[in-house]
Amino acid sequence: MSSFRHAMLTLLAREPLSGYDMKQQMNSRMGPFWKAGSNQIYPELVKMEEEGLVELEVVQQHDYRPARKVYSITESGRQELKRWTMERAEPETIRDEFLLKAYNLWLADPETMMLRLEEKKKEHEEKLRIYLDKVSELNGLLDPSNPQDPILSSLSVVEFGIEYEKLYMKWCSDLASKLKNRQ
Amino acid sequence: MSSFRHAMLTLLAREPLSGYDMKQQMNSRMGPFWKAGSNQIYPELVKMEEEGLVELEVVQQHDYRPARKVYSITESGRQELKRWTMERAEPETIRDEFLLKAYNLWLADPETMMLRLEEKKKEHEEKLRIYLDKVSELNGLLDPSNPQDPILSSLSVVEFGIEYEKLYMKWCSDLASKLKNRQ
DNA sequence: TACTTCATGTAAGGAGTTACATGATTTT
DNA sequence: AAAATCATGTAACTCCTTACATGAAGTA
Repeated sequence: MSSFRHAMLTLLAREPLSGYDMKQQMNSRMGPFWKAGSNQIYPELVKMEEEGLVELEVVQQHDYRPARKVYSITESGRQELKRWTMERAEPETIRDEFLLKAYNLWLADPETMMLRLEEKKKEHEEKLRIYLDKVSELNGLLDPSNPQDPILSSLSVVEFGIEYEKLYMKWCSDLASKLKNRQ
Repeated sequence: MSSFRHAMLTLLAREPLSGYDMKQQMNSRMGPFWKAGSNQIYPELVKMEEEGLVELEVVQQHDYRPARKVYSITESGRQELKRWTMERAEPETIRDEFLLKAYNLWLADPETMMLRLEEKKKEHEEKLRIYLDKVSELNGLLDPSNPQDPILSSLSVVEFGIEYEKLYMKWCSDLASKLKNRQ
């Protein structure tokens, strides 16, 4: 059920990782598509190992450091991920705090809201930049002879992100100029 | 802190409502921008009344029905909503289950995924239709002489929704045709 | 000197979902 | 005859966030 554990399987289907690595990847590679804290990751990995979805190899490091616990997906985990991937996804709710604030634009000071729109636009401009860099990076890693290269799937998702950021930026600009004309 | 109670104040800033009305509006008027269940709404309204953000008028109805509890925003509630609206909003995470599934496209059956993409596209086509209807409805309610009409803010948010649905549909089509060409 | 990185985790609490309960009336 | 509508709520549970804890090494 929970898509959090499927997000973890998603990462492990591509390469073995430690819990620490997964946290890093969720907050960078998967970009802001999925995030998680260590409190969710570590206990969930223990459960997933008990259920045979992943397996564990403990790698010793320097003495002063906790051993790295590197998890790999099992055949059963891969099957489960494939099954879940092909299942219908429920419709999502956007639930964006800034949009909720925009719904209250009429009762706020126009000058402040102009500022907020500019800040938001810059924030999404920055995300766009990151995604564009990621596309170049992924294109470099792409194996053009393999039509089932996971990189192709990564690219599709990042491309969604790029269009989304562009849309958000345009919406901010348009709304800001409407606000200006209203004054 | 919690934006759930601000979502409720957002609705009450426009008109007095019962908890039941709010649930309806969150699942229609605010469209899929914010959702909530009765378990969240009723206890939160009690707290908000204690804190003086809203006030309550009990309206008797037929005997066989529970009395309608109609809540209005207070001056203090309106101030708080205004303050919150003008505050910076934190960056959001998209967290869309279907995008996560698309990230796993490489390990799934192309035929099934083509079907899923078509279904998703239809789902967003339906949402787009609803938003377009809402725009017509809102344009009818608009008072062109009032530059601070709340309807203008509603329109901006719905317009975001429209562009978002169009983007989603286009992404589904594009990905489906890439999948086709790969086969 | 202070902050960040690596690498594991725990604790506490708030946010959100799904299901249940009441009960006459109205619609299918 | 069955289901939806109005209108309130409660219970149980999962999901998610924030903060805390360890502790040496490397970087600013």
